[in-house]
Amino acid sequence: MEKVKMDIGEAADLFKIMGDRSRLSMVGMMNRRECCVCDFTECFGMSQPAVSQHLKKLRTMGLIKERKEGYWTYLSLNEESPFHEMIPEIIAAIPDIDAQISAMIARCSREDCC
Amino acid sequence: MEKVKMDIGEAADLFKIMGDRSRLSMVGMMNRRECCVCDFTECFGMSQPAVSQHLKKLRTMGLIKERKEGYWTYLSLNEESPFHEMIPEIIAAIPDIDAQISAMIARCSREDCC
DNA sequence: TGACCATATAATAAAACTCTTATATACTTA
DNA sequence: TAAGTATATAAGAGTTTTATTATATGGTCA
Repeated sequence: MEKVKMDIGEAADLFKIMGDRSRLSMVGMMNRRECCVCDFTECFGMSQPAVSQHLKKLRTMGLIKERKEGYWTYLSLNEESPFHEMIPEIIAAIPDIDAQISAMIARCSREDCC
Repeated sequence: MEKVKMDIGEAADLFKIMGDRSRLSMVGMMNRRECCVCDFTECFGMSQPAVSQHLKKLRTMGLIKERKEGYWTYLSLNEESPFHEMIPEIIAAIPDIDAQISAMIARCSREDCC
């Protein structure tokens, strides 16, 4: 996080946003690849509005960006964010994040999941 | 945070704990020096039970340790915590944290404050 | 021992958060 | 244009968080 510079209020907001298992998992998935909303609903077994509301928080914080294509909205980490540099460091501190996300996905009952 | 290793749930809990302006300020003060409870109540103008409850969360997370001496309980960052290594990095990402804490202290009306 | 001091805990009220259901929006394709 | 698809927003319920007030605990000192 060497290049990330913020004030106390911003830092608190940022940590609060990251302080949720669902959002952290979403960030972990987006760190692997661009995702669409339905990836989250299917992979994590969450309702579409719940996912949408989590994404809104991440978007409001500027952590993610979106790209529309056909029916879908694709979401990815926003490299322009002043906080972007910390994401890979956080991910690195959760060494099993990929395995854990895969386990969440495996638990999902849908056939066509991810 | 190179040496910090946690799972998604722990990470979410940790960020949630840090995702509060008061607790972040407390951590910032303890990063400078050992503090007693009354330092926080006086410096931040918070009630004693409110401070005590924030400290409990930090303690439960294992981020801080305490030392009793006479009337006072002195609190400091716990270097034994598996998450301890991330504290200086977070502090470094808030370059004005000392100035901001000083400003909070200056706003405090007490004569004998800190 | 008894009064005093710092701190913790309990109870509770207010605010914030997260989910659900219902509905709106906006794009796509027949 | 109309129907269909993905996503967003609104409204509301249930839960969690944070503060407040009141009280308990436990050490200190006269």
